[in-house]
Amino acid sequence: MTIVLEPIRPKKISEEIVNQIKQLISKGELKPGDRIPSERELATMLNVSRPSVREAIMVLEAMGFLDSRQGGGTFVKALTQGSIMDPLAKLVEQRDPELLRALAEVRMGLESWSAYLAAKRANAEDIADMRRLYVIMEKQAAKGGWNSEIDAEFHYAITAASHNSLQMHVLDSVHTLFNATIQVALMEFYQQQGHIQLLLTHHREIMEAIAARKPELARQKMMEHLTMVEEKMAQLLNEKGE
Amino acid sequence: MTIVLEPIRPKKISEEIVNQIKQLISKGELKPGDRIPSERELATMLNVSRPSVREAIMVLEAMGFLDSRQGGGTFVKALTQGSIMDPLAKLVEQRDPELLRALAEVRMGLESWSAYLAAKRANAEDIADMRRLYVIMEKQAAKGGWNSEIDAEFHYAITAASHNSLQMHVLDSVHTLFNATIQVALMEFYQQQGHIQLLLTHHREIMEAIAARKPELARQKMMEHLTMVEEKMAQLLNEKGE
DNA sequence: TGTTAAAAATTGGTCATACCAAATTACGAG
DNA sequence: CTCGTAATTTGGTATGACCAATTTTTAACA
Repeated sequence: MTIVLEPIRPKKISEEIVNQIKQLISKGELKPGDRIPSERELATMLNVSRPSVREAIMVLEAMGFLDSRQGGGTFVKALTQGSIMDPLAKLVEQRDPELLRALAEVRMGLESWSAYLAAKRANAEDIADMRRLYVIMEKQAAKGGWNSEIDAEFHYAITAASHNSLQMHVLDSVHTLFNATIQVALMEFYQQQGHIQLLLTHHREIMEAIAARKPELARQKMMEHLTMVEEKMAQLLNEKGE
Repeated sequence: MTIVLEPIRPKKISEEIVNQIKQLISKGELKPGDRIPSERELATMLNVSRPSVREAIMVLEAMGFLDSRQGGGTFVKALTQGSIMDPLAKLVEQRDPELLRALAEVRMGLESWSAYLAAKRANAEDIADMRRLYVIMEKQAAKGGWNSEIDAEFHYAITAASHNSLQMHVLDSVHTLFNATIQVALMEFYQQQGHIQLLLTHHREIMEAIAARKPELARQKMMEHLTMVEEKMAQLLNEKGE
């Protein structure tokens, strides 16, 4: 019997802070893209000095949980950015149509799953958030416009309503790739083709299915929506290829 | 045309120090067990402030290269394999039930999507592969056994039949985590509880749905299967928690 | 009224200094 | 030579200050 005993060493304050923040991320209370309080605020909140907070943030940054930008703030990074996406990012960068199609398909699977979960778990706050974003879309659509950021936020709100922190991180990684490649071009394409009203209808149907707590319907509506997106993307790629 | 460009961000001087020390270690000039100069010495040597040196050391400590002891000094650690593990793995390693549940749920979404895609695209070869694995399962089940590796191979074959390289990659990452944490324990649990015949039925139904080209059915059967897996996992975690 | 440019406030990055606590080392008493 | 104690070294924490990049606000302008 070998007894492995943990050396008793006085815990560093920064380690304690690291664990607290790490837990918040794993519990999903800190989502990818969230900005955490400033170093000074954290220091007063935790009743420690700023260097201690700073050291904790440095460690979390080294571990890939956070990302600090001078003057901007410190943000939560998607956990899957490194482990899942690194090898793929370079591939997708090449704009291989086959890979883009595969990406859209993976996204379809993940998002429809998010819609399904959201319909089971969304609370009043989640749904209110979706409605708020939908109203913005509606107004812009009335003027013939479409904002990709609002669109992205809407989809993000759905995943947030799934109340699954890992689902959120995984989908965030896929979304990052999607946005980096074709999202913006796709939006312009929509406007040219006059598909905006159709998009609006799709989003409304998805939202209503979630609000009505109909998981299967929500999933189906999301799939219909993304199937159209995939078709339009294929069309766009064909045009460019010619 | 969307251009993806790397944001130019001013290098932090602590990062510079990290690189220098890391190089010394990789070049062998600093061997495991060596004591590096004190923070104050390094600060004067590099002509920077002590906090900067300190931050660098914290990062290297988080990466597993160094080990600091108050009053003693800072030492070079033996490089182990586990030193550079991705953040997700570290989190899941803690066996947080909430996270494991989230992981199982993400897996459910991905695998049911794989089954759906497989039912649309599987060719004769793919299906033959599934049948081969199923026969092996059947034989082992007849003897009251269950092999987690064969099980994993079967699920892998389904994703392979989706003919989507990204889906395969994402799911593989999730699977790796799942296997590393609870898969093996779960298998033993199945055997004790006598659920083997049920598992066999599940796998057969999934396979037949795919072979029959019924995407929705395949998806549904996969979900039924993994819902059971999730339930059993929750049960297992509860027992251990007591 | 909507847009743009300048200014102010916010926030991370660096530095200097001081003090504390743990570990090591040096030294002296026995 | 041995052991215990004091001095020294070293990492850990705290405070305060200033710089630089960013964001937000404000004000001027078209």
